[in-house]
Amino acid sequence: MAHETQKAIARQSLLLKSLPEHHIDKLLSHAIWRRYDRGETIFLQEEEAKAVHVVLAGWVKLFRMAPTGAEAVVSVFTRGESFGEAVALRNVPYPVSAEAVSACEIMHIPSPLLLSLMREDPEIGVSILASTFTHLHSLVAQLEQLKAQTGAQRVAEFLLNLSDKVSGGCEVELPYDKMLIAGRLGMKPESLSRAFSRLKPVGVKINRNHAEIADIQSLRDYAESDSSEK
Amino acid sequence: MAHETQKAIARQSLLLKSLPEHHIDKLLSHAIWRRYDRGETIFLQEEEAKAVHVVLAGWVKLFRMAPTGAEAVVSVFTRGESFGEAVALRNVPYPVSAEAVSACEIMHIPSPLLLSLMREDPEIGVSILASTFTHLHSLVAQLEQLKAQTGAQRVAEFLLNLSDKVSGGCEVELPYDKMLIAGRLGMKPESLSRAFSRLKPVGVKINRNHAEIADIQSLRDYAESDSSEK
DNA sequence: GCCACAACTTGACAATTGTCATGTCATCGC
DNA sequence: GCGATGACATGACAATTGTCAAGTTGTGGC
Repeated sequence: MAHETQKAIARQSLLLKSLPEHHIDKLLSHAIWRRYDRGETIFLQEEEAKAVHVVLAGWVKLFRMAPTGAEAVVSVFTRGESFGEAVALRNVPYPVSAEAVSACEIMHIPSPLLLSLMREDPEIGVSILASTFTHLHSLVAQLEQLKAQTGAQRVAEFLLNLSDKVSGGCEVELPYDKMLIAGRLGMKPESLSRAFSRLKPVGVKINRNHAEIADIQSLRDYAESDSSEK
Repeated sequence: MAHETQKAIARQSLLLKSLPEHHIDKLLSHAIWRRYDRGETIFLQEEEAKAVHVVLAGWVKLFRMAPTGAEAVVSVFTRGESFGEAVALRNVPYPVSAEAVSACEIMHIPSPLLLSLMREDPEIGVSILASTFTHLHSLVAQLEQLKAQTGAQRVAEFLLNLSDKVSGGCEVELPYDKMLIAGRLGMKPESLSRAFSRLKPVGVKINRNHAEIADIQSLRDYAESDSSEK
């Protein structure tokens, strides 16, 4: 059974937070709560979707296996984020696989439950669309990064997203290991290492999973500069 | 006002085709029908969404401008396809811009209309989710291609998608000009030219916007082969 | 028909990235 | 504590791609 703290986290998720109280209660009471170990599979590509997943703790990666065997990381989720909404409601197979990259707590909302609530109250549909749109938007942003930015610039943006400061210097922790960061940014671990060294002149120091940014603004300038002027 | 043939095309779109007759009639009668010239802007990034768009004829590209000025083509739509669903229903700004890449006929469904119908009948929400999921899926597929395949392999897949044949040889027309194909596949026009030449040994001949594929299966093998074994 | 222009192709070169090999360093089981 | 393991860094090299420049070929205007 779920702890109260877990329920509190679930309530704050983008998927649930805009719903009326009585719907949230119903969803929470019928949800399945489960812990996953690092490396454990949550679902596989081509498997049929039976639930929507909300991350309560830990990190989850969604990835796709190309026929060649190469793995492409599509997104990485953490506390308060949900995935699988659009798939669950349409009874179609997952286009990606999901794996816990750290120990995780995940809440599964059975899709039939969501569907029946949705027929009662169309507002649920809007909530699901909100979550789905967020994913769509983040995929679009990723595509733009891959198509229009160099490796080092993608790393710079990644670092910028870890900090909520607007200007000045700051220190951030890399949320997961560098192999996964490399995959998420569409490069090999070796290229990530090189990208980090390129950021040194811009005022970035990396030590283990700890990054020091001398000046947010100059890093931002670097990320948005035309690659030809570097 | 719309021709009957245009209405017929709209009915076949993924967005509308699964809806009950009376809803379709209402949507069609309140929709805005418009023609766009080649190069004309349909909407701009950051603009607020007021409608869902259904392509009845011609080709439309969705793209994003990076702060550096580089353009990243996110998707290209044609007859029967729709875009902007998730954005229109949430009153948020478009994450991309849309432009007609050929002369186009487009139907615009005002979002307030869609929203009010959705509150009447949740089934509409499912239709919108279906369209949105299709976009999500195609973005995921694109990400996989960009991250896990070489340029020539992406071109091979692009050609394969133009043909509906399962085996043997075939001829296909390139649907839009090569500059746009290059953008859609995340490369420069020069790289596209080179990718085409690499496909020659695999049995692909390009002449203007006309492509000849000697054997679908061997092209498919090429697209899915590990890049290290080429 | 002729010119201008844009779309494309091709070659040479530079920059970026992947690949392979090697070495270091922390962590973990024992 | 000690070796094994995996994560990571780095150098050398090859492959891929972007960039720049030059040339070809349609198309549309006049």
